[in-house]
Amino acid sequence: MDVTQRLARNLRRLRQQKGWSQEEFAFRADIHRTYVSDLERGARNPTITVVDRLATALDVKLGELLD
Amino acid sequence: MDVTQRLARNLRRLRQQKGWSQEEFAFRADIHRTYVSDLERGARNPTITVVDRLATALDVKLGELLD
DNA sequence: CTGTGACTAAGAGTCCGTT
DNA sequence: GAACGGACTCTTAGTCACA
Repeated sequence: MDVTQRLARNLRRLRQQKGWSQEEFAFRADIHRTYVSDLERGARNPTITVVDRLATALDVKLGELLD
Repeated sequence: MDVTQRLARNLRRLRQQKGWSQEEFAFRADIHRTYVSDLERGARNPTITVVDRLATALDVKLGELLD
């Protein structure tokens, strides 16, 4: 499976575990609302700095999002 | 420490452990030689698909390069 | 063998909407 | 709330010549 697809699944799962909307998650990670939507659909290929912010907002390690 | 700097250190360390030159590593990861040089100096902010190729070439998990 | 500046095409990331 | 589109700016991908 593609790394963007793995990220997509992990993001959606972890966000929903926290009970956050995409909008709230976007705010916490300081990323645009529509970009979170794109990422959860595997439609984007983000840079590692963005994924780092996502991981920090979710309080997980980068590996948990990408491995 | 910044995620691009963590990547830089991990890349150089793991590459040298394998006894590879940047050139040989670049060939194995299907990435340009000078791009590997940039990455090992933390001068780039790569996308996750690029890091995925690096991890595959080094036979490690993505988390080992970024965490 | 590696570092660096420069370059273009492609895509990252944002912001406005509508469904 | 979420998916999706268009349009926009800025950075990355990928390469080269040269130090």
